[in-house]
This record gives sequence, structure tokens and C-alpha cells, in this order.
Amino acid sequence: MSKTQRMPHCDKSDCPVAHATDIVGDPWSLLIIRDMLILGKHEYKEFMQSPEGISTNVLANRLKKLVCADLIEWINHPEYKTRKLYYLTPAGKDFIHVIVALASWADRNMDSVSLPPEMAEKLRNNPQGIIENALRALTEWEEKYLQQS
Amino acid sequence: MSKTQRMPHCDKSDCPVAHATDIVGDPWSLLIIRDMLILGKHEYKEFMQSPEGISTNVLANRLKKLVCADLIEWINHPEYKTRKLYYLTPAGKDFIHVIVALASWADRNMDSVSLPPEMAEKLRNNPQGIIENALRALTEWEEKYLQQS
DNA sequence: CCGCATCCCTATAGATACTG
DNA sequence: CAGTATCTATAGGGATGCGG
Repeated sequence: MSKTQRMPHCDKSDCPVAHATDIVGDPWSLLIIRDMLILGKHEYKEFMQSPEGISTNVLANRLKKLVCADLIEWINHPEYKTRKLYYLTPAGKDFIHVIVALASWADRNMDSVSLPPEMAEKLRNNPQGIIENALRALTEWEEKYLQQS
Repeated sequence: MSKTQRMPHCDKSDCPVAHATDIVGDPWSLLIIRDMLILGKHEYKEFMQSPEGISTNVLANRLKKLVCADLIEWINHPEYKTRKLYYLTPAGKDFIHVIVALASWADRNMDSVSLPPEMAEKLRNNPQGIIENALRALTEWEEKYLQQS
């Protein structure tokens, strides 16, 4: 039997942070969520194109994990049958507050981060505006692609 | 030579989220920071006692990483020469906004999270109060243990 | 005791090649 | 194009060692 195996933190702790790390406690999941929230991406190949260079197996694995965790869902592409369209659930969209907090923190504290000034300015002076814009864009996408029953 | 090796995201991307994941894109780092910010922990053995069960090599490794990333520093324990006291730098303390955002998100969206009602109430209605309390506690600790020059 | 460092060993992460 | 298969390097649990 497995002598060494990591048990999910949610089995050992009641802390919400510990529970959250089971889902978003790795770089790739965070980057996929960023792609969807901030960059408005919806397709496998769009995720592949991000500069961080996720590999195919990792991407497939994380998409599955995020679906299981109910942060994202997918539908078939209405036009190209071989594609899927991924989109954020309410829980996934709500994660924007964490992403913006993280980006703001990095902007404030990491010397290696240097954003285009107009982006930095937004992040510092009007993060709420970023959140609202992102959520509006997602809503527009949903109205276009998701037929509500 | 290593055929497969992960390059830090900061080398490939300018995104602040990508840069942040190089430091806090793993569960254990986040849990250590939570311990320091929310639970007021300062010692190796206190981190060891957290219910998630970090192991000694991982703890030592992460403490080093966090020192290198300038999120934490340490001094010798003034009383017990064999101990160290870890404490958060300004960048580390500023991370409280991310931790609280993450905890709030988990509280709102993860069914498996059920906080004591009085804690949940604070998180929902007065997260700013949590932040202020945490920062005040850290300042008090600093006044006690850090002689300012 | 305390804070690690090291070793051993397995499970997982992730790069690359490949497939339906 | 969207994944799976394969394969290697790393992560990290557990035990132990060791200097202070």
C-alpha cells in the first residue's frame, strides 16, 4: 500500500484556506482561472497559448479538476464539433476577488513585477472597476453562448 | 541533464499572477503564511503542530523560500538559544488581503467548509476587521520582540 | 530539546511524443 | 484540435542524524 501519499488538506483541517489549497494551491490552476477571468479565454488552445507554457496533460488534468470542483463547466462549441467551450461557474467567477487581490499584492510587493503603467494604475486606484469589467464581459459571453432554459 | 524541468513562471511572463505563483503557488507556503498572519505563530514547532501535518523537510524548505522571497525573516529567540522566531516582513503582512480574500471565497463557495458561526459572521460582514486585528497583533509582537534601531 | 539536514523511497508532476 | 500515453524528474512523507 502507498506508504507515502498526500492526504487532501480538507480531510485534516477545517480551515477554509486549507480547503481552498486543495483546489487552487497550485500554479497552473490559478493561471487557467486568470486566463478565463481576466483574459476572457474559453478554449483549450487559448490556454495553451499563454506564455507560461502549460503542457497538454497538465492542462487536461487541471480542467478536469476544476470541473470536479465546480469552478468551471463546458459545452460543445456550437460551430466546430471538435472543440469545447469552457466557462466559469458562479463560484469560479467569484474567484475574481482572489485573483485581483493576488495581482495587487504582487504589484505592490514584488520588484520583478512591472506592469504597463496604465494597467498598474487601474490595479492601484480602481480594482473594483477591473472586477466589474471582467464580470460584465463574462455575462455578455454567457448571453451569447449559453441558452438559458 | 534534466530533460524536463519547470522554469519559473516569472521568466516566461510579465503577469503579476504568474510571478506570485512562483512564491505562493503551493499549498504549504500558503498554510505557513496563514499560520503567521491569522494564528499568530512564530516558531518552527508551532508550524509543525498545524493539523495539515507538514513534514520537517518541507517546512524547512518553505521557510527558506519565504525568506528568500522576502516574505518572512527571523531572529534568535531571546530566551531559548536553540529556537528561532520567524516574523512577517511588510510584504508578508500585506499578503493578509489575499489570505482573507481566499478564506472568504472558500466560505462562500465551498460546501465542505463550515466555520464556527461567529467566525463565518466576521468573515462575511467585517473582513476588514479581521485584517485590522491581525495587523495589530503582529505590530504588538514586533514591539515586544524587535528592537528597532 | 530544537531546528533543521539527509536519506530512502514512492507517488505525483509535468515535458514530450503520440493518437482518435 | 483535444486530449491520452509514456517516461523521467521532482515533491514530499517518514525515519534518522546531528550540531548547538
